[in-house]
Amino acid sequence: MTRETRPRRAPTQARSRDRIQKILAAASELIQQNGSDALTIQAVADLAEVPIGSIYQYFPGKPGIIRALAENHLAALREKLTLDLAKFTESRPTRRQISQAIDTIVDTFHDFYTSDPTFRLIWGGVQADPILRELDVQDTERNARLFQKTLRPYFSHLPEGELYGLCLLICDTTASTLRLALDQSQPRTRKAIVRELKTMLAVYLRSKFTLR
Amino acid sequence: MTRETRPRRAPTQARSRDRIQKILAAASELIQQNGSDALTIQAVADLAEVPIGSIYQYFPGKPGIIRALAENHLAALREKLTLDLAKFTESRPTRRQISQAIDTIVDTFHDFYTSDPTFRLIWGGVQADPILRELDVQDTERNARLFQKTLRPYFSHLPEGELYGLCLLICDTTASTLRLALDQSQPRTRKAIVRELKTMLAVYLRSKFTLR
DNA sequence: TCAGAAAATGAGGAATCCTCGCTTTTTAAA
DNA sequence: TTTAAAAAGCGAGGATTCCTCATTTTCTGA
Repeated sequence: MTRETRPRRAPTQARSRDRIQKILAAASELIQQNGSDALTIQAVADLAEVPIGSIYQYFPGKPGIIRALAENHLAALREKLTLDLAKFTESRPTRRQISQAIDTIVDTFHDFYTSDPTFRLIWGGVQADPILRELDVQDTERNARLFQKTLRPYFSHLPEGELYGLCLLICDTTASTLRLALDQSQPRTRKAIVRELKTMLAVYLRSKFTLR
Repeated sequence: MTRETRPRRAPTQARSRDRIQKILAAASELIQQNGSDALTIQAVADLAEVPIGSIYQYFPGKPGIIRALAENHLAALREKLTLDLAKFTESRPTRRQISQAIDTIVDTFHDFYTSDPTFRLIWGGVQADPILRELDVQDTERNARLFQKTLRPYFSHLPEGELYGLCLLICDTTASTLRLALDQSQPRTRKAIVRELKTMLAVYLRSKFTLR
């Protein structure tokens, strides 16, 4: 049974913000070593050189720490995505650019999964925790809306709803397929999957495209 | 830290096989009520009317029970899939049948996710547990090979490797997108996503298709 | 400078895990 | 049918991990 959790304190002083960072860093480190299942509060406390109590001061237990890490990841990813997609709104829509937009999305996700190993390890665990799952869904939706904005000029003939659904599908598929790809031990296979993913999304998007 | 787990006994007598079923049924029930996180061995024992010791006799702890449930699900799903795909190998390949094959795959997955609520709840949690994740990947690969066999006559011009990658992509995307769809509260949205998924996969597959 | 707010601390109660040594039941060989 | 060995059943309790809370220390603003 899930236990009660009292509300946590919001940090206002600098020292406590430092602490929160130390705790998150330690947790990230430990997750990289042994996976998020094996994470114990005690271990985090030891590595971060912070007493147990301090952790509970700011995090409602283990799931809370993992959620915080996940939120940070998602925020960073979206920031990168926003940046990378920005250039497309500036130039004139061409058929060729659709493929490039797809490449951008896929590559941005890919780099992100690759750059921080914790990302994938936690991320995996998404679904075990309903709150994390919720977070994931919300994030996918937000990414979809971001992408929708980018694609809008290319698909002026599509109703808003359909374009959104399309973007949702693309974002979800990208995330999932990249996880599959990164689980491959053969770099060869990994690359093949990523390439195939790009092909599929591009073909799909192009099929919806009408240059007017 | 993950604890030691002594090897479990393999059941040979009928009564113990019954017990295993009772345990799994109880676990499934409890997971439906509270999610797999909240599952406690004690609760399973109480509901199944079986002492704790008996559970540990056959399962290496909670993850073991969940794995067993997952394996059963996957096996049942594959059996259904095999059956549903069988009809395609009999008839002559046409362009139209490609869409039908896609529909079959997507619908089979969809029915499965819908029919047993535990499926989704556990399934979700896949990635938290490395072993479960491994199982998932293996299963996706097996499904892909199954689908590959079905599609073989349609794509005789494609090298084996490429066809396989393509099937892998389709199976993974289907599973992931359906999870996304089932998280939607609006049935309307849910259906739209499923429809869009079918469209995407069909367009993609058709683009690889050459009728000879 | 000082009072009150914020933060730090870790012992220990509670929950859950899982083992292990012993009992009971089943099997199959004699 | 008998009987010894194998299989299965059992649950008290040691080990682990969780998380709180009463107390002490540090910080902040008047």
